[in-house]
This record gives sequence, C-alpha cells and structure tokens, in this order.
Amino acid sequence: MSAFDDHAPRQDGLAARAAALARRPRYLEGLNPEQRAAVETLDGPVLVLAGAGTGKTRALTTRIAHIMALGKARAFEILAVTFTNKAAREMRERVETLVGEGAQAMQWLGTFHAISAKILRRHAELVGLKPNFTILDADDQIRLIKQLLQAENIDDKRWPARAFAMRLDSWKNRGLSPKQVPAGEAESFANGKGATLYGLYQERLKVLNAVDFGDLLLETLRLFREHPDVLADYHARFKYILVDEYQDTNVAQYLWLRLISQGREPGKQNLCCVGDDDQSVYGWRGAEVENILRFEQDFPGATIVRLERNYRSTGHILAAAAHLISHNEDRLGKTLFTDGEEGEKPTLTGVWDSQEEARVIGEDIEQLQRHGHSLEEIAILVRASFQMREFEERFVEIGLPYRIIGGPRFYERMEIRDAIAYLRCVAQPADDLAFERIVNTPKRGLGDATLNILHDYGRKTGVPLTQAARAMIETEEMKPRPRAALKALIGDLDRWRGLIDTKPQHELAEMVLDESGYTEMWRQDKTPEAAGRLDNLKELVRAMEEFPDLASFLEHVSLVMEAEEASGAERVSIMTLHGAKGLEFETVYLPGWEEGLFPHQRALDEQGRAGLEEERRLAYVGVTRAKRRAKIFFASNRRIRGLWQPTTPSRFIDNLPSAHIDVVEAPGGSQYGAYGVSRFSAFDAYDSDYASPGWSRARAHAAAGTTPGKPTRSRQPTTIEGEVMARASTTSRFRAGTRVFHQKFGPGTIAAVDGGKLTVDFDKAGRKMVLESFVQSG
DNA sequence: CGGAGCGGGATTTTT
DNA sequence: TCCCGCTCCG
Repeated sequence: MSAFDDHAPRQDGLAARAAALARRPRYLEGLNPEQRAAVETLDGPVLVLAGAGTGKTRALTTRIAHIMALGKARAFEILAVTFTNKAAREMRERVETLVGEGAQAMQWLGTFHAISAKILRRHAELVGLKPNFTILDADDQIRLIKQLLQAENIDDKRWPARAFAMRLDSWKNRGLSPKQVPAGEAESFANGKGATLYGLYQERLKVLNAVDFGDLLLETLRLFREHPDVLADYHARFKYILVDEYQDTNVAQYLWLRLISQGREPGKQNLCCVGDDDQSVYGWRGAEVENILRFEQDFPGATIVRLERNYRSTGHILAAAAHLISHNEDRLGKTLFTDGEEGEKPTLTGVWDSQEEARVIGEDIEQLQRHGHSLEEIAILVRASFQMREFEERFVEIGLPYRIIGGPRFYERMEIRDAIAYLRCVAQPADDLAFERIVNTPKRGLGDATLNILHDYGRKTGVPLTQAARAMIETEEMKPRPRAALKALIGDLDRWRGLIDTKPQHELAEMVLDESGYTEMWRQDKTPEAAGRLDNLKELVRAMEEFPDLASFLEHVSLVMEAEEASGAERVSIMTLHGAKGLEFETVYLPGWEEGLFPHQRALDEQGRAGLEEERRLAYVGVTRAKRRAKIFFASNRRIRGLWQPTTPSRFIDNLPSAHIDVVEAPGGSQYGAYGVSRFSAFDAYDSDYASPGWSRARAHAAAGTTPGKPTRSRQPTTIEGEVMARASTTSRFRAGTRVFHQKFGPGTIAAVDGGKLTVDFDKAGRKMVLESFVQSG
C-alpha cells in the first residue's frame, strides 16, 4: 500500500494519484453520488449535512483515504477532530481498514480536547505551564473550588461549589476569560464575586501547573492568538481539516477551528465539517447549533452536501423518526428516505410502573433470544442513568446478560482515582490536589490539622504542598508523630520519582501501591467491595503496560475516562440516549417516555422551548438507532428517589405518526390482570388503544389555549394524539369527596376532578394527581 | 485523629 | 432511597 505510506518521498504523490485514478479506487465503489461528492470535493470548505444512518462516518473516513491516495496530504498532515473519544476511536479503526498501516500515522486524529492537550504540551511554556501539566477532572475541579470558597469566606451551602463549576464551564465553553465575563453573570454568584473567583481559580491552576477541560481549548486559543508564529506552523502542517459532529461544537471550539483553518484565504480553507442539526443534543454543554446553521456565512463559497439516503432503518422506523422530528422548528430540514423494506412498525406499550417495564422488556428480549436474535444487536436506551438500575436488577434476577455502557467509569472508581493520585504525585510534584487525596490514604495520622499547617505555609510562600511539607518537617511546628509520617511519605515519593525514567511504569505503579500501603489497606478491608477493588487495581497495573511511559498513561486517563471494555459473551447493552449517539442496533428499546423524565423537566425549566427541541432531538436519535425494531414504553408510575410518582405519557408520543406505530398490550398477563383493573377505564371501549390517557392531552391543550376534549387542530392531524382526543370522554365517573383506592398509594379521598385526572388526598401518601383509571371506588 | 451516626439533599446528558 | 458530608464523641 505504498500510496498510503507516509514515509514515501513526496514525488510519489503524482504517481500515486495517476495510479489511483487509473485503478478507479475500490474505496469509492458503492458510494452514492452525494457521498462521492462529500469524499471528492477536496478543495475549499465543505459542509456535509448528514442525516442519521446516511453513511456519514463512511464518507468522512473515505475522504481521508482519498486525500492520502491522491497524495494530497500525508496522514500526519490531516487534522481530524471529533467530539467524543468513541467517535475518534471508530474513525481511526475505519480509516485503518481503508488504508491499512497509514491510519497509525494519523497523529492528529482525536477529540478537540486531546488534540488541544497535545498542542499545549508542545508549547506549554508559552502559556505559563510546564509540559507535564496535570489535566483536572470534574472532581478535582470541585475540590479546588471548595478550597477557594473557603478561603474567600463564601458560604458553600448558599453558593455550592458545583454551581460555580457549572458557571465556570459555561464561561469557558463560550471562550470567556475572567475579564470577559459579562458583568451581570459575574456578579450573580456569591454577591458579585463570580469573576474574582474565576480569576483566583485560574491563578491557582497555574500554581498547580494544571488545566481543566475548558482550559485545554482556551489556552490553545490564547497560544494561537499570542504567538502567530506557532499558529503559522500548524497552518503549514494541516493541509486538510475534518470535523465530525459539527453541530456539537461550542463557541470555544468554533473559535479554535476558525483560527486553525485560517491558514488559507477565505473560500480556500480545506475544511470539511460533517454534522446533523437534528442530532444536536449537547446544548446543555454549550454546544451551539448555530455553528452549523451559520457555516456558509463563516466560510463563504462553501460546498454543501446533503446525505439523505438512509441505509440503517426500515421504512416505518424512518417514518416515525421523521414525523417526530418534524415537530421541531429550529432545523435546516432534511428528508431522509430509504429504498429498503417497510419492516415492522415501531411499537408503543404502556405499563403500570417502571418495574413492570423492566419485566416486560426482559421477557421481550428473551423472546427475541429464543428466535435466534443476538443480544449484541439489542440495546435499551434510557434518558437518565438512574433508569438503568431497574433493568439491572431485573436482568440479574432472570440471568439475562447485560452490559452498562457509560456507567460509572473505570477511572472514576475511588480506588483507581487514589492509585492515579499517587502516580500523579510522582509525575508532577506540584499536583496538590492529588497530594491531598493520598496524604492520608491509607491512614497515616495526617489529618486536617497537618494539612492546615501545610496549606498555611504554602499560601504564605506560594509553594506547592509537597514543598511545604519538605520545609515543615524540618521545623518544630509539627508534633513528632505526624512529622515522622510526613517525612516518610515525602521520602517515598522522592524515591519513586527517582525511578520514573528507569522502571517501567506498570512496575513502578505496583511498587507504589504496595509500598504506600494502599494495597494492604484494601486487603484489610472486610467490606464486600474490597475484593473487587483489588481486582480493579490489578487491572489498572495491567492496563498500564500498554503505554510507553507514565506520562502518556496519565494523559490517557485524564482525556479518555473510559476503559476498553472486555468483549466476551453476548450481552444486551444498556446506555443513555446520549451515549447511544452514533451507534446502531437491530432492536432498540426506548423506555421511560414520560413527561418530566423525557422530555426531562430540567431541560424544560432551564432551556424552555430550545430545551424541549433538544429533548425531541434526543428522542429522534433514539428512534434512529434502530435498524429493524424500535419499541417505545411508558410507565404510569415511576419511583423517583424512592417515592412512587404517578406519571403521564410523554408529549413525544403524541408526535409519533399513528400510521407507522403499533400500539401493543404489555405481554404475559401483566400485573393489572392480577389486580383485575383496567388501567385505562376511561377508554374501556378502546381498550387496545390505551396508549394515551386523555388528560395529558387535556393539559397540553390547556397550555396551548384550546379547549380540552375537542379534537384540536394540530399540525399533525394523524397523530395518535388526535385519535385519542377524539375518543376520550371528558366526563369522569368520579366526583370530589368520593373515597377511592389506588394500587400504590392506598385509600384516599378525591379533592378535585379534572377530565380523567384526579387530585386525591391519600391517607398515607398525601395529595397526589393520578389518572382516574388507576383508582377504584373504595 | 478516626469512626460512627445523623441529617440533608439530590439525581441529565460528558470532554 | 441512597449517598454524601458534617458533627460529635472516644
């Protein structure tokens, strides 16, 4: 594969190009015309609007292969930026299958953050850092903020560190330095101390020789702005720039891209951005869909390519997804189509509560399994991670193998973070946050008192804690016992540090963990988790072997907060909708389509209509993950922080086209059978179509200023909403004052009646709103 | 300094 | 419900 050989002399370019053209490269075969345009339009800015399942990644990776095959650029002259590690990994793998070894040389393929870190390490001094700077994670960040709040005498009850971290994040996402923070926002935290705190925080980071995630981008921006020569280097280096998931970029990333692509005059930038405005689901993290909507203005003369032919899903699924997303207003608008079969209609099933939901889905999966479907091709996509638990519990019970994706991550486990803190102390003596973490773990008798002494000294002299410790153990200020312990610890750290260049990092890690007493600590521990933690530590040491040195391992840990999963037996995947982006499965279960959960209440509260639309895009992402079967569920009761809450079906259910949906009764003699109660008695006559209890409609219509009960003019008259509205009766069989019995809440008295919705004062559970179909006269 | 016990608060998504 | 952090006591 000499055409892809990065070490081939430059002159090979032409020959390779001619040869490639003569051969009609295999990699172009099977691309549709639009995909080919995305691949072959190499000169000037290109925006590829790629709908779900339209072969976006294929176009992107083929484009890379094409650039290399034509000799237009070598692997290391292509900058390919993704948003997530997962996407980066996938792109690398797929380029590799296309070009073989060549992909290995793609040293500039990675997430914005990883690439920024790489650039920053090369020029750290120019922005006041040392090349071995630490990348703080969210946890470190919070602890640091807590310290600052304390130092500033700010009540951290009233002004929680978390809240400030969120503001910091949003400022950084928008590319704002402490001085640029809008006055209003700066003052709204801690009585006007917001901007000051931001400034102090940044100062503190410099002392710690550390950056947070946001800084990776901001400091790179600063580097480029203040050192045009450095920027010019990168301009010369990157002949082609590709950006995946462009709809997810935030302001800082946008500015970053602008700077880095400015090497050529407007209209000539070889910048190719791929994205789908309908899949923008990271607004809460500062992503600006506007970036993609504005592309043509930002890069005049850009070629726009639309990928609309869907290769993933069957007709009904696609139709359901398209109809759902058509309810959004803020979109460029694409029309996905497929030549494939209609397939099975997506199903909609209502269940009594979240436990039944897990039970029914578990049984359904077993059923598929019996029919020979692979568990690997089945996924359960939830809105919020707490939903996963019920599935886990159920699946453990019935012995259905599952895998949680994006759950508590390996590197976030306490023991792993402790171990890494030790290594960070060894690698980077100024890393106070790591030092604080391990100074008394295992217990060495070095508590708050000792730490305060070190902090005081450190603050006075402006040195890191380890250095303060070094000074203090020479004085009489400390009691003999802590003094000796501290001395021993500092001695150990020094000794380990001395081995950093000679001892392989995994051996060093093992040594550190043993000699520090950390491993021993868990051996002594009799709690049930201890054994697992020891296993994890072993796994950590083993994982370290694969890295060239300690520094690159630590870099990996901070940027790729996930462990490679061991593939083994077939499993059902359980993950969040966000985590599922970019994936596909034969069968997708979409539980929890209930108001407040999906759309999530917080998204509605905080972002209003924009939040709702983002939630709807998330629903769209969920449905479009399915190749052959999409199964939507809603429960009428859900346990939220231990309390059972009655819920109402999601408004997104009303956004589904009834012609493409099958409403399905929960199989297997569901619980209400046992109760002998028809759950939707208001719709008794239409029992099989109980999907949409009327009062959620009523509420929606009330909000829209229309009369409940009347089939309202809706933009989509064919929706299930419309059908059910037409059928639902507004008269209730209940009256205020009637005694009723509810399966979950027990006996109570009706306080008010509103369509099919009752307000009931339960004897035990207090006042609740419930569907009348869930209560019996009692 | 360390452990136990209690109260309060929180729960979306992630680089 | 659970988890975290704080306080109080030994």
